[in-house]
Amino acid sequence: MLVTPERAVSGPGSRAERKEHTRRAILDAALRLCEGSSLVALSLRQVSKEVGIVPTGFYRHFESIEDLGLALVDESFVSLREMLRDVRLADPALDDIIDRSIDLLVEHVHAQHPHFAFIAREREAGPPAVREAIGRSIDLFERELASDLQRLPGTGVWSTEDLRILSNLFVNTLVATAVAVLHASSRPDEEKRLVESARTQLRMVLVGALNWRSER
Amino acid sequence: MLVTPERAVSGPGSRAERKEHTRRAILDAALRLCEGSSLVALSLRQVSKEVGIVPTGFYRHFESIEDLGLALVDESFVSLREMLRDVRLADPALDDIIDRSIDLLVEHVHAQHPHFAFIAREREAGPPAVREAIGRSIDLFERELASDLQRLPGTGVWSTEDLRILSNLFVNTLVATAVAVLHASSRPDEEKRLVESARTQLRMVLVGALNWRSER
DNA sequence: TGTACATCAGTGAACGCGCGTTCACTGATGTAC
DNA sequence: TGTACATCAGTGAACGCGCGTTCACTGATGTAC
Repeated sequence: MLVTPERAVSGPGSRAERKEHTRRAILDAALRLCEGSSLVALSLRQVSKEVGIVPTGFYRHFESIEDLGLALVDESFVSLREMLRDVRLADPALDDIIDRSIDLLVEHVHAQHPHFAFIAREREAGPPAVREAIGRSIDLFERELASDLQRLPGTGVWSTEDLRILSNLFVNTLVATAVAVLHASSRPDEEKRLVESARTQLRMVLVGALNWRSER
Repeated sequence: MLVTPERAVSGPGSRAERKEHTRRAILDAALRLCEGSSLVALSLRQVSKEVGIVPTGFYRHFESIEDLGLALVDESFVSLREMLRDVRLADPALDDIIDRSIDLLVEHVHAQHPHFAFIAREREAGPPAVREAIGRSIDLFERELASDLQRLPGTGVWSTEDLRILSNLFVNTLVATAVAVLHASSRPDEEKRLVESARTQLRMVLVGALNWRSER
């Protein structure tokens, strides 16, 4: 009558593990298949075929393609917040923070190419529930960045609203850069140009924010 | 043996006019139907049904949905350049140019809601040819803005590359604002907040650009 | 102006195909005792 | 440890449906003379 004895923790080829393995394969297949198209044009049968299971097997893992999309949004933003955490941990000097952020962004875009591409596409073109989930996550991301900015010297007196506005401008610029880097994949010269451009832009913004504020 | 006498110019219910009318109806139906989804999930049969013609009738006007998409890209950017022209014609005072631009942007987003939404979606999610066409048009738009910026006092000494970088930052911010305004449709308070935010951002950028440059 | 012919926007039947979803199933793995 | 039973990831047949595309067509409009 007692609950789950140690024996119940399953071995390496356990049912739970193999289920997780298939789930992972479905997520990866979906990311692969909807690159250059969109979730809304992806069929459950395409995914199943790619994974090597029968179409009905899909339902053991997700209710629908939209449900799968929500899972992809979740894991995409997990990787994005790891990026933010990396920037935070580095705790670089003020005039170095921009270079450091862009380098980490580019690194993450390379490491998580399909996830970034997924978010860039589906935030506008995905099924409504997916778009809403992405919108909420981006908002959250901006608020976190805003609270990071607050810790920088010279921003202490700014209002929450002002910090959000600045944060939004940074995030927009970083997103645009990430998307451009995605499109420049395997053209290193173009990528270098984009990184230089982003550096200049973020510096302009930072200089502008500090001056504009102090002028009030 | 002589070519097209005056009589050959057809009347108001002419074949050519009625063909154009159907073509227009197809473009509008496609814009309507792929809102909240994407061109890649739009079928020729859906469009034909919405227009009230038989599916095969579609081929009298377009080779494929992708071909239709390219036509939509063209007319979307016609409307965007009219916007740029309007800003140029107004020729406002320097410190007024940002307010004026944002007002015109919002006005155009309202008037051309479906076209803006179409571009925002399809630039990432559309069929490859459509994405390329949008990319080219945005590049062109940025170059035009750059040459407009060059006419502003104080920018004369900047390099072409610097102007492109600043222009790109402006366009990214305007695009992000336009997309946010689209999403805020029928929430006037939210829209007002967005416009205020964009004003602040563009001023920060302008101040930053001028200061950052002069610091070199 | 009247006639004979050409053009062509839109029709409608037919095709093979991939779609999402239902259902009853199999058989390996896990659990209770 | 051994046995009897429960769970459940994956199967496979079947369904009705919307898809893009082909083809031969119709009949109103346009053109030549």
